[in-house]
Amino acid sequence: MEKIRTRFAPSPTGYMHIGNLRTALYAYLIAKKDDGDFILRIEDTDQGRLVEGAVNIIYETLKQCGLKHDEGPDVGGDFGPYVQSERMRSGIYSEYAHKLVEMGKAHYCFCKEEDIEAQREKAGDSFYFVDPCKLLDEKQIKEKLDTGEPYVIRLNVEQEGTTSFNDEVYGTITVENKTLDEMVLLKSDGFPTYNFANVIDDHLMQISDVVRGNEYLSSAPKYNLIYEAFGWDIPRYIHCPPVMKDEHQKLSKRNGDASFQDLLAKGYLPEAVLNYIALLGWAPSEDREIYSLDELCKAFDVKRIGTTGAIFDIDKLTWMNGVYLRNMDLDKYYELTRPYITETVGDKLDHELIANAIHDRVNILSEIADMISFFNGVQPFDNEIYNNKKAKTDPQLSKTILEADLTALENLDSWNNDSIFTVLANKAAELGYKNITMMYPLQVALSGRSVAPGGATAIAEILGKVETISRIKDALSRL
RNA sequence: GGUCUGUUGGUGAAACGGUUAACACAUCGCCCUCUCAAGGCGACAUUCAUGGGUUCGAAUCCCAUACAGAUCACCA
Repeated sequence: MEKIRTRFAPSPTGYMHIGNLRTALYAYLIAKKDDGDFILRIEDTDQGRLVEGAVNIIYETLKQCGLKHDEGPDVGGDFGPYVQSERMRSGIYSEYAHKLVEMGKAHYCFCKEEDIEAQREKAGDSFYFVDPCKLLDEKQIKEKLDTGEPYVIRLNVEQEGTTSFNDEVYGTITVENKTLDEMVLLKSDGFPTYNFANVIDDHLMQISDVVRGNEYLSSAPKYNLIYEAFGWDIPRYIHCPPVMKDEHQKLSKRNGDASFQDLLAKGYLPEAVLNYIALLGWAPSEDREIYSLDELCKAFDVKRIGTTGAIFDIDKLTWMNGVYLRNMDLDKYYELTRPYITETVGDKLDHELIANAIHDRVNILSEIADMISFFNGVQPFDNEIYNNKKAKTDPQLSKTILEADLTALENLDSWNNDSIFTVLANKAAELGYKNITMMYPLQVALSGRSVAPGGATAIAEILGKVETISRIKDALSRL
């Protein structure tokens, strides 16, 4: 079997959006599943849309995701250059277009764009462009060429018959040739059209599997016509269903939808994002959802890519991100959370203890700030929150409880979660309260919140004895 | 409008002619519990867009209809 070679061919127009990244992921998985090559090609022929630094975003994103490319502008390879604008400078597209003319598979067209446009408007929907330039004989063509009349090169398309091709996801697609127009290959400015450049590049780079969005499904037959004209082998096609924002709209950066870097900035992990988007339009054969990139490579199967657009569900991503946070190596978790913790709390408190307290509560890193801000100080709160149904507490009861907590803790020497818990639990038993009744007012006093990470005792441990006593006294003074 | 493609719960989805239509997220209960989480358990589609057909039997095959998306450029 020939070596699998897939490519990711983004235009450097800004942030990496999710649908694009998923296409890259699938292309990568398809290649790596069979030990093939994954190639990065930059399609920067649309100079108007170029964005400064966008190429670096592409490199950076692939790196963060672990989608290592075997060939590309930065790492080189045997099929370069890998930047389309550089390839263009070498004149290959023009060369191949002219070659097709020589082969009688394409022709010069001197029609003016405005004229065709006018015809189209007049004819309306039923318009089909029949190129009068096909009737020109060689002498006439030569004359026009010699006088420097601008021209494009168009592919010759037979109006008879049908062309069909097989897509690995959508199956066999057949279209009638008469619906295919004689597409422009080389524009009058000498630039290739996107479609043409794509075919040339894919062929020269020996791409075996073309992975792309399904918006290309209807134009695929056109691509095939070019391959056939050259007598080249047609690659396998894998058209992926779109990633949607809602039932009607695709996810796109145009709508301001979250890009990959937006997600990272919100505290999502690249691994989790990758894992999640793999499941958008593809389902594993086993009953499981958490996959590392390596595991995805093994489990991935083109046959299980779906055909319908999948709505991007941030809630599920958030859940999955939490799973990654909870399952990861503790040291890595500390390292990841440290900046978020020190940013809101400084480095006076033990950040590992804080990290432990929020370990199974954090889903995305950016939640941390709100979760732990009370360590800096208790915000003024309404004594109303001392009311708790389960603890059966109210402000009045809380006052007596806090006094009991205070005396118990003031005499405590060894200060850690266990010792604090033990002494308070004993006190609770002694006074005939349930633990929750003893703890809840303390939690409120220490955090100013009805809901806080860890528990009252974990918070006390982190705050330290002095601050704990001080906060209890402060709370008592307000009751 | 022509052409192409699609349609299983709020969401991602499984199923490949015979199951009580998996599983996961979300939601709602209960349990656990020093709050909240996490974890455990349970509920949640009499039904697979609709209407016909084929078949002993259909979410699965066929045909229509509806709806949705894509595409019809010297844009990528």
